Amino acid sequence: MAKSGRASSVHDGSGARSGETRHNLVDAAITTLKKKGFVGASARAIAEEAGVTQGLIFYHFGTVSNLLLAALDSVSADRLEIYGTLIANTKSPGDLVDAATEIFRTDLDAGYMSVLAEMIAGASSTSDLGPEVAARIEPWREFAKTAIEKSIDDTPFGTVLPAGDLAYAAVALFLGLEMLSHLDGNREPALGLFGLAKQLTGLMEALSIIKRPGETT
Amino acid sequence: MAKSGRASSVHDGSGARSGETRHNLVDAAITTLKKKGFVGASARAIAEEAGVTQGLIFYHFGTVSNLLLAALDSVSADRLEIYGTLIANTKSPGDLVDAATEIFRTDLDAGYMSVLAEMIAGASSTSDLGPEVAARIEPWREFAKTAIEKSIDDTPFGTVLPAGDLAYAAVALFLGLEMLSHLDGNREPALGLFGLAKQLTGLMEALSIIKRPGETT
DNA sequence: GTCTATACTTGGATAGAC
DNA sequence: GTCTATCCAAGTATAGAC
Repeated sequence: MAKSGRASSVHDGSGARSGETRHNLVDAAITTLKKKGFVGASARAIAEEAGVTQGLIFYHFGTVSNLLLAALDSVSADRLEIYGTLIANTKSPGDLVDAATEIFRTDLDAGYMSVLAEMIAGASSTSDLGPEVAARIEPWREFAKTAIEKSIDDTPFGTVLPAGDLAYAAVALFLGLEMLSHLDGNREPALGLFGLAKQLTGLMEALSIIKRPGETT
Repeated sequence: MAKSGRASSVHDGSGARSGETRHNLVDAAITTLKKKGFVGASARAIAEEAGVTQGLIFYHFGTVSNLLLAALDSVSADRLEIYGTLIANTKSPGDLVDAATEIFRTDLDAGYMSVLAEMIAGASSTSDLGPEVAARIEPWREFAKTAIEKSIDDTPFGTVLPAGDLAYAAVALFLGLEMLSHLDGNREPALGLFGLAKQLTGLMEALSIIKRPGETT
């Protein structure tokens, strides 16, 4: 985790003593993506956010796109690690909904998903970083797949529902919810959905379709 | 429908004899959004696509943003009308899945949803057209809500599932699926999901949880 | 490594001729 | 209503001094 986001430095092993500026630029890129979106994340804007000159971006990363990808790497690695511990004890659909709610709320408020969403949105325009961004979504599909498997394995759904397909849907849904919530500045509709999901798992537990957390079969 | 997308013309009732150029510009904006995305949809690019001069855009629409919104209006009105007839006879969850599959496949191939997705993505960057785009999503939520209501009213789910919340989720899911599919240039994972949904409705019909299309209670 | 200065490109928008 | 010409702002990227 410590050495995440070392995507593609132009002068990596040169005389850099600390990589502090590199790190600052990555952080500034993240902040700028959150505040101004993909089209607002220009070299000038990021450099100003970092408090350095615009030219440094090209010295360290070659292109703005490379810096943006490094920023995506950094956020992604951070979040995957944190959320990995969050779903460690996920064993039922109810647990899954709880974890998903927590992840969505945290990500939405802190703007982490916003970084991913902006990059995906931007990639659909600029073309050249499409494959790069696509590759960086893969870990999230894996993450979702694992979480889903862990939570439905002990239920009747475990045999009929393909976790991989559901994971794809989950990533798409998170992405869509983030964009809609961001668009109208209202997170309530999205959060209401997680509440609804929680009710449904509760209902299924009551009907003994699925077991409660901790319950033994 | 005929007079859709008359969003905000600068010189509307002036001496314009036909509005042909206006219309051509709107079509060119749609095409450009599909081909080059939001950031590629510049005044120059759209004008070239339309075969006219760049200055005409500002004469007719004042700003590029206004033209883009007119393009979104045009596509949206077209699609809503067509899909309205498609879901006219939707009466069961199975019907709903069929209609949703058809809509998704058509939209994805023709790039209609791409226009909406690009605008939403772009709006998260440029700020000023955020509310405008948000307002133009509202009809789609209504559309989805109606379709969902029509299909679950006669099922046990009709009483427990809030159609409005589900509609919000459906719009978000369509949006996310479109962006992911567009990103990695592979529509199969998304289409596979609709196949899965169809299987599930079939399973519920077999278990008599929901009725088959045309079946009377 | 970092800064200043600058070259080059593209985009939004306006003025004025036709 | 449409075109040509032009202005101005902002972006990427590079060169060269420190």
